[in-house]
Amino acid sequence: MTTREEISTGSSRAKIISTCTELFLEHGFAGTSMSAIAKACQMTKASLYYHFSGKEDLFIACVTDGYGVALRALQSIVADETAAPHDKLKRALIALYETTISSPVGRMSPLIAEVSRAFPSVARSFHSEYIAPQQALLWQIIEAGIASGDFRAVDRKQLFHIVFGPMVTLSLSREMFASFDDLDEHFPVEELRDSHIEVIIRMIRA
Amino acid sequence: MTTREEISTGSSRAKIISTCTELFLEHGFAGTSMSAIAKACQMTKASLYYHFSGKEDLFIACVTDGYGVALRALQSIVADETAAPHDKLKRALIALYETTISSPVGRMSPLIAEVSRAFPSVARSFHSEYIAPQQALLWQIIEAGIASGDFRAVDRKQLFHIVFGPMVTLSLSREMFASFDDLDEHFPVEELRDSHIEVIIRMIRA
DNA sequence: GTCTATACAGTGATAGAC
DNA sequence: GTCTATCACTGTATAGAC
Repeated sequence: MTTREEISTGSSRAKIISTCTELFLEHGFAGTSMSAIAKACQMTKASLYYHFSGKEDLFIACVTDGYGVALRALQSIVADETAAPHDKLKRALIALYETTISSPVGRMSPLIAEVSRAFPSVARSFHSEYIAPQQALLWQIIEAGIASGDFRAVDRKQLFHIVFGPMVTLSLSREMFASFDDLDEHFPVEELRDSHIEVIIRMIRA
Repeated sequence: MTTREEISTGSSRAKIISTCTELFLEHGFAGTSMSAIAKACQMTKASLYYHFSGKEDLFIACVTDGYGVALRALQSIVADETAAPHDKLKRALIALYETTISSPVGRMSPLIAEVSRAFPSVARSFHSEYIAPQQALLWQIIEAGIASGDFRAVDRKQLFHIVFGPMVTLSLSREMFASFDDLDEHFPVEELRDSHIEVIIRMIRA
């Protein structure tokens, strides 16, 4: 399934988006100039304006671009009918860590915060097209577990607070302190992830 | 105890810092111009440059300014010799929520992420003068509880992951989605805080 | 679809009067 | 300690040739 954008203007657009996403992640929205983007893409500013109506449009494309990919991994786990609730939950949490910490969309949260007042529509889209679907998918697993008696009945918002909080903060911390040479020692992803998953499992087990 | 800055140039500096902090929080670092700051402070750019050597210096002052106040609440809780470990922990967590979500320093995390590559020294200062002392203070309570047999022996990093993760993410979310008119319904601070505290207590209780 | 050239408002920062 | 005036530069965005 290819989206309309992917076939309309070919690969130039895709190349700009991926190059540009890196720049935004590294320097922020206001800190990344159209000139810098053009240079990194090895083209002129005028060419950028052929593909995108402006800087805001370009930013929205960068944010939106990864929604599908980021959600797909989770979707396939939810769709798996053979696995037990505990297993599905564990795999879903690992996938969420991967997405939140390593994928562009996940790492873009601080950027959304930066532009949210100037462009509230970006924040709305981020929530309705990424955050909300992600939560809905995870909740499908939880609900099935509750129905089958494997999980305790838990409050949705309170659970999400405990589930997403640590992974998002870990992502933010790793962006904030990216310049530290002992980053992985301060913020070891797998070690923190695994102990976090244990806490969640203990919390929700019936 | 007054710092050297507080007495040297009087109240102009303090006024600039508080006004400027609001602007940075609202528009980000690169998104806030010296002209806008001058206007909000009801003075000219040249006057700003009399008090601060440049925009970066001004930003550092805004971030650094709140360290003391933010840590003081926690310090007084740690210093209390009469309270039991459980009580101290609970009070400390409530104080941390207050600081992380409502104080300027706490809300500045996304900003640090924004400028961290351009000015790694800001990130280092934020970590060594704010994050690390905060963690050290909390850890004093935990250690005392472990020594007295009230708390289980827990891994420091893993505990911090569960403790700070949700509150930082809640702060970030409230910044990201500040434009939502149903913000408090999506992200109700006290409800989420209290259930989070229960999880922590259950997790650490001997 | 990509280029050169350009418009022009806004940027951080400074000099020097008061 | 605050001002006016100005600096050199970069910002986003566009017009029009190829």
